[in-house]
Amino acid sequence: MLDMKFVRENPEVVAEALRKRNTPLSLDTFLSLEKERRSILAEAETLKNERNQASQEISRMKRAGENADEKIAAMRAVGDQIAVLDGKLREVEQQLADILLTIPNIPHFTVPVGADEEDNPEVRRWGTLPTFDFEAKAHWDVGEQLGILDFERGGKVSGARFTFLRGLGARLERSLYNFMLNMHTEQHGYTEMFPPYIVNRDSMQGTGQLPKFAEDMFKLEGLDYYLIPTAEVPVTNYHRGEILSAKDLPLYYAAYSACFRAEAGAAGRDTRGLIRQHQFNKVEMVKFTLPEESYDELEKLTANAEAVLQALELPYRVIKLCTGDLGFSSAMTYDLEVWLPSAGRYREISSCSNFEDFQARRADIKFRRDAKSKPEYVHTLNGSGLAIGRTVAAILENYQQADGSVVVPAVLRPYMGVDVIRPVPRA
RNA sequence: GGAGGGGUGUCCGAGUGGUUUAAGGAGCUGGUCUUGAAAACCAGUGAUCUCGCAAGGGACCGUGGGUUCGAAUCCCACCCCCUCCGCCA
Repeated sequence: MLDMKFVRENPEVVAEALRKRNTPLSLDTFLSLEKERRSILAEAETLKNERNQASQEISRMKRAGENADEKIAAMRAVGDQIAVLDGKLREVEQQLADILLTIPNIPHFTVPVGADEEDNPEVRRWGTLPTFDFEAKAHWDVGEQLGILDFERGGKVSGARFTFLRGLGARLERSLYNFMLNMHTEQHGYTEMFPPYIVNRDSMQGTGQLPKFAEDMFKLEGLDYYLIPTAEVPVTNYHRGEILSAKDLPLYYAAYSACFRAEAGAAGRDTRGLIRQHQFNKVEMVKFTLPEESYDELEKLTANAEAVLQALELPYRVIKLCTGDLGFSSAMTYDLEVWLPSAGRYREISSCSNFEDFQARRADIKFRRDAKSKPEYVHTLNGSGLAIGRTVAAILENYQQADGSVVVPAVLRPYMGVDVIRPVPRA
């Protein structure tokens, strides 16, 4: 969330940011409530000061054996006034919080202004697009014919957007996240984490999923528990409410987890294949950094995600999200898009964002430059490194052969135990 | 799930209604001493948030309510930790 004082003092900056994001919102209510808040606060605090002084005096009188009944009666009236003011204050603050929690982050000034994903500029491309002397199949066809993807039984056992991986398909999934975690921990300096898959409301609010995007996730019935939509949530909230030491920054964490998404707004989109599942695996990178270093760290984070695609020799491009396509909490985001031959286009496989202090303020994550300095908010970043299901899809499509087999990318062969995935008789 | 114990400032830890708007210790900073360091001693410091141009206020002892002129202290609900029992991958 944004700083209340900042919004108060720079309403035109915030309004402009909201316009650029195509989510215009009037700040008038907020500004008048904020003014009211300070007025009530000042009044209440003056009375509390009076009460505190009187209490000391009553205490003194009682100890001296004097009669304080009159003063106590007077303070009773003051106490009633305070209770009324405190009640009003609570109400106003709740309304302010409700508004503040739904205002998105301000895009970094270098983020291109645009309406939607059509306006996302391409930053760079890597790799050579594969050519096929046969008709390239979609990954769901490749996978089903190899007997390693079973969408039908996924639908029977769970429902739409659930899939079974079998045999070398399951092994491929496991190989990928092992490979990715090894790369990030051994070469990129990340500490491996394995987080809870279920978190509480405070965590969901800390990273920005709540209160605005409740319909996007799975909530446990009757409980204040949510299935994580990404490891970003538990790992970022790992340091919620803490004051870190500057000498420990930056902190790098890499976490494998399953991710659960309701996909409420995606009815009818990507209904086939592994692209959009209710449950998928992902390796996520999360960073906590000094404010002045976060944009350098974003470049490095993005490079770390790219390194995975490069090692797998999958062609991809990097785009920069424009203001209209930028996520709610993000100040700047690079998306990595991998080439999917069957679609004849690039599809998102990683999203790398700098949230600046937006999540840190929500989740109250600070750091101290040295023992005597005041705490400041850290900057948080995260990026997929990578989404596993989409990586499987990309491998099946880019590495498919005329005979229906799929060549295993060289770096995965030690993990897979085979060089080629060939059809096996299916039960 | 049952029974019991506990959550206090950076850490340890005292504190069951009013000289505690949190004792004491450790730590930290400076100094004395010392070739240097350690130790000892002296002094200082002692959380965080918030309102205010400032002076100066207010809040905060797991969280949220409540009682009271006044709450770390009393009441209610919840969360978390520990011990024992039960159950269990």
